[in-house]
Amino acid sequence: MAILGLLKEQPMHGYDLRKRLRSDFGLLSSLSFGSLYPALARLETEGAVRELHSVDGAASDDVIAFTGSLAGERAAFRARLAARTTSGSTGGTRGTSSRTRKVYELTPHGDELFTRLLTDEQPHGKDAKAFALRWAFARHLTPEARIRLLERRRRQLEDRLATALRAADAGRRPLDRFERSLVEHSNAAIQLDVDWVDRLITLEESARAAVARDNQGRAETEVS
Amino acid sequence: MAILGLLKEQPMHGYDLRKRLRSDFGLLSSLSFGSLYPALARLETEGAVRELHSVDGAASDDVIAFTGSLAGERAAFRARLAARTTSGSTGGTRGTSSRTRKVYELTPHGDELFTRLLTDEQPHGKDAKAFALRWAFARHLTPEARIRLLERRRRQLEDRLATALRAADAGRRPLDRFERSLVEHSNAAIQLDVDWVDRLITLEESARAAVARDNQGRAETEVS
DNA sequence: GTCATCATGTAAGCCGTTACATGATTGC
DNA sequence: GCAATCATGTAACGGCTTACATGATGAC
Repeated sequence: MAILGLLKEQPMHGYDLRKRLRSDFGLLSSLSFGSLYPALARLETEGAVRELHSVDGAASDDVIAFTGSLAGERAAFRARLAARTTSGSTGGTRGTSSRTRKVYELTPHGDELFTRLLTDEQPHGKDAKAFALRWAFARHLTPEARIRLLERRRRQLEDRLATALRAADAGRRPLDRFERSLVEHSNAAIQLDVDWVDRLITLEESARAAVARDNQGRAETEVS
Repeated sequence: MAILGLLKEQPMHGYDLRKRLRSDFGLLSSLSFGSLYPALARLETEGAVRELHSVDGAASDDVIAFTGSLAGERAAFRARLAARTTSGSTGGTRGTSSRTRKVYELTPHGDELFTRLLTDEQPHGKDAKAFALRWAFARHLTPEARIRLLERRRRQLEDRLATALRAADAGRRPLDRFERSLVEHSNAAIQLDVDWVDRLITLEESARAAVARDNQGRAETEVS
């Protein structure tokens, strides 16, 4: 989903994708090539992403990508493309210029898949990362979907708080001061999350209200 | 390490071990049997834990009876002892035959291993769980080791904060309000951790100072 | 021409989960 | 006796990291 989201923003090759994934959100900061490239390959066979060829014209080369058999040929093609792109780009000192890289772009199917993953209302992992990843792409959600996402997250957090408090209640042996500090801090951290989500919900709802007012105003203007 | 720590506290069998691991610290809340039992088996072959045998009826209830019904515990234990004592010719070795509970206890070697894992000053995973797990067992650490642990954690957190701030500084494309809120909240959460650790350090140092004063006082008393 | 970096991939292995299989005990 | 729970294990599988293999490109 993160790959799809980044490619939706702009076509990219694996190496850069990894850099972005590691820096942008701290979330997937430890993603390795050993998992990225297979994931990309899988997404390509699924038809969610495809190699980007035609930077400017040159549509006749498309056939090569679908045969997939002639690795050498394809490498040569990539090299040619790289040369062309290099000559075309700004020849500055810094290398945004191409080497032998496979630049991927999102297909319409991949876009659809991304939206499905993003808006999926199902349990989705229940952990903090699943939410953070979705929130990082919240601009692709409707205001209503954003609020649903936030409220789902809020419920999860409150469940966890309730569970923690219930566990503390349920007698069991007394905790020593270390365990106690751990539990208290854990609850404080959850509470920080809850407060944050609450603020976001407030923000989103007022934003939605503003949009509604705006639409209303526009409609009235049109009527008049 | 968590298994060893719990067994150090009191002998237990796998099923209960899992319940404790899931409830006590939220840390290993999703631990499954599929990983617990193999881990126990490995620890047993390593000689870190062993099956507990020598129990005389009355004492066994105190040790094991914190879960379920008393009658059940006793009956199960008797069944197991019976199976052991009557297994003259056929079932003397471990088999797939008799499946009742196996109560494990820590061996001296296991105790040593636990201490080694707990005090290991090496990088140890760098994540929050590694620290929380160690802090949960902090009562087994010397005051000095506790402070070292806390300061190591503090350094990790500050590194992460510094990295996050540096990444934010390093130009890159402007973040939208969702990404921005994510980053800000992430930093706030780290800051909460730092403050907590700072409070703990203060506490531990004053505790250590108190102990030192106490020892000093005792020494002077002895001299006089 | 050679070294660091960019760039893509494969293979081995770790660690943990889910699903399955088995059996004992208790409550009704 | 029968279902629910307790209790222990094995097998399949998935995801991710590490380590390895390969090659292109740019700087000096």
